[in-house]
Amino acid sequence: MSSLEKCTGFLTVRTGRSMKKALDINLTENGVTSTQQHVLSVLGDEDGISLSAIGRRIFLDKPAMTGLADRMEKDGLVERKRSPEDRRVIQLLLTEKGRKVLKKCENIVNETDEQLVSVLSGDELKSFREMLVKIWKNAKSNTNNENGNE
Amino acid sequence: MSSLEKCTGFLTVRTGRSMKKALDINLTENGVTSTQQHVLSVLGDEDGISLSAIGRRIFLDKPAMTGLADRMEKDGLVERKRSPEDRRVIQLLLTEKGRKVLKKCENIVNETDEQLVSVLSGDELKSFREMLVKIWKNAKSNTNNENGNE
DNA sequence: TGGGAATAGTTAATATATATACTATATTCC
DNA sequence: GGAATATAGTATATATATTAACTATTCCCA
Repeated sequence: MSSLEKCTGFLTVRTGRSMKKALDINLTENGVTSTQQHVLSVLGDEDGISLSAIGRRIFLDKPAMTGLADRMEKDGLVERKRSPEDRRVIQLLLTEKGRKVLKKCENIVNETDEQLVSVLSGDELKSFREMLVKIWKNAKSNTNNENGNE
Repeated sequence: MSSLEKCTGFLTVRTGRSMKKALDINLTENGVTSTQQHVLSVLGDEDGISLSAIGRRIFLDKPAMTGLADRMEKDGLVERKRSPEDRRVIQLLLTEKGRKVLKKCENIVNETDEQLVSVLSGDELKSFREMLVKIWKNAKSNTNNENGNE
C-alpha cells in the first residue's frame, strides 16, 4: 500500500469525486450538474427559501451560492426574488423548466446512486452511510468557519 | 431524512470535502495544500517521475497537473526537468525545500487523518476503507475517460 | 522507411470552490 | 432613538478542476 492510500481522507475524497463524476455524466444530457440538481431538490422540498438556507443544506458558502444561482438563473432553472419581509434576503424559486428538470433528474440520481453502491450488501451500505456521517460530524467540528456552511 | 441524504454519493462527497478541508487547514502554515502534499509524497517514493505518472497516482488529469506543477514550482517546492530519454516527458524533482516540507507534512497528515477516523473502531475503519475502494472501482469503471486519470 | 496513431504536456475557456472585503439591511440593547 | 453587532448577498481574486483543442515527440507497423 502506498503512503497515499494509508490516508483515509485521500480514499474518501477520491471515491467521492468518482461518484460525483458518475452522477454528473448521467445528468449531462439534462443540462444540470449534480450540484445544481441538489439545489433543485432542495427547492422541491421548500421552494422560495433563501440562498443561505440552500447553502446550509448542500454545504456551500455564500460566494459559491451566488455563482451557482447565477448559472442556474442564466439557464432558466430558477429565478431570484427579493424577500418583502427581509430585504437582505434573496429567495430562489423554481421555474417551470426547473421543476421539469428536477422531476426527470430525481430518477436519474436515484438510479445512478443505486448502481454505484450496488457492490455493497444492504447491511454494508447501512453501516457505510453511518460511518460517513460519523466521520463528517467529527471533521466538521474541526473546520467550522464564520459562514456556518461547509 | 431529506431527499439529499438518501444519496450516498452526496454523503460521500460531503464527507470527503470536510476531511480534505481539515487536512488543508492543518497544512496551511507549511504553505502547501493537501493535494500538493500528495504530490510531494509521490515524489518522496519516486523522485523525478513524469507529470502524467503523478497524475495517475493522485487521479488528476494532465491540465490539472500542469497548473499544480506551475504553482508548486513557483513556491519552490519542485523543479521541472525535460527527460533526456523521451523529450515529450517533464520530470518533476523535489527541491531541498520540497523535501523539508514533505518530511514535516507527512506527520501532520498522518496525525490529522488518525484524528478524523478516530470515531471508528479498528474493525470499522478497516471495512470502511474496503468499502470505499469497492465503490471507487465500480464508479471508476463507469467514468473512465481518454486521459486515463480521474 | 514513412505515415498514422498514441502519448506528454500546454493553452484556453468555463465551472467550481475558497478567502477576503464590501454593501445593505436587520437586530439588539443601552 | 441610536450605536454596536449580526446577517444576506455580492464582488474580487485566486485555486482548482474539466473539456477541447493544440504542439511536439515517439511508437507502431504495413
